[in-house]
Amino acid sequence: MIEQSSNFGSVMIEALEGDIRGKFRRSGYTLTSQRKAVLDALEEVGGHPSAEDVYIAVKRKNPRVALGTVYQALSVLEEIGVISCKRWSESPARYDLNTAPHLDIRCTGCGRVSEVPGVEVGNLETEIQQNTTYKVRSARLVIEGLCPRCQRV
Amino acid sequence: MIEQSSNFGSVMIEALEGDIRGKFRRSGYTLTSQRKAVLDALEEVGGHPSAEDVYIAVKRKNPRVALGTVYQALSVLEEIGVISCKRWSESPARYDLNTAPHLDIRCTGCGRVSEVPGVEVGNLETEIQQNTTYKVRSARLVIEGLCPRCQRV
DNA sequence: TGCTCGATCAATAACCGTTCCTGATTTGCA
DNA sequence: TGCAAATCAGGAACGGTTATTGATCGAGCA
Repeated sequence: MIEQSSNFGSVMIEALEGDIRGKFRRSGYTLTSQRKAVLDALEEVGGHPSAEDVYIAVKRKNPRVALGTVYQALSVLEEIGVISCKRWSESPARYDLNTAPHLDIRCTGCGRVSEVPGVEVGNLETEIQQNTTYKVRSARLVIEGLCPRCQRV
Repeated sequence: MIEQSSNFGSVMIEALEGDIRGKFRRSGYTLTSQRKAVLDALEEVGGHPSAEDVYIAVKRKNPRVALGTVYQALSVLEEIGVISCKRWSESPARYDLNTAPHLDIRCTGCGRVSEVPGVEVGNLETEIQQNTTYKVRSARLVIEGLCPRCQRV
């Protein structure tokens, strides 16, 4: 039975802890145990879990947590820049502890999301800003395809 | 009262008509009056209407049409490559008579979608294909920002 | 002209991911 | 310790979309 501490059990999260606390302090939100649990679950599940995945992981340690609470926590975490949220066509949004610009690809077979290495995202936003009168808020590549496993089926 | 013919009233659609008929013939689907009406509405509304927008335009000429029918028609039209469908975060999907690769930007203020000129989309898919073991099915840029009008508010 | 059968339709229920609402609980701070 | 504000759990509601149903249409044929 892996009954770890629900507060920042892992090395990775410990390393980030100061940064996260700082972001909370600056934002005015409080770093509650539920929000810690959501961060913990994101790290534990790994990859790019959906809100549902996070909910299941959180619930395993604290069965009283509601799905709505997880959504609330995720939206706070996204707002203050601790996590990033990506939405894909015809599938639930997926959350990621990696907030730096990078490229993700989603498998249209199994829905899993993983990162594409070796492709320079660069300053896509400023590049596009030059070609439009819009005030560009975000620019990202949405890539979808079949993962190696689903290609075999 | 602009009571045009409901079947391919416009010059643009007339020009496309042969191509569209060909796609229908090859697919095995029939080009019914409802599907024509949906195409007509797409052209009449212009830009990148949502399913709801199309529904309203179709209903103006044929009040008996149901929203579900419009969704069915749109999905058939997309399937056979007559129109393209794009999904954005936190907003309904938008449909487009332009099926060639191009760049769209969506205003996070009013939700309108327009095209970004002068940016080369190029062979994004093949470029990305080289950096992943996935079988890339689609790669597109999702750009969001504030349109000039919404910037002033 | 009427018949048959498959394709398409209108209408509506159901679905899914997400947000909103409410009253209860916890927290930070004096 | 007590109080106000923030956060929570639980569940209802929402919006966009899809699935289901039985009715209708229409091409091909006798």
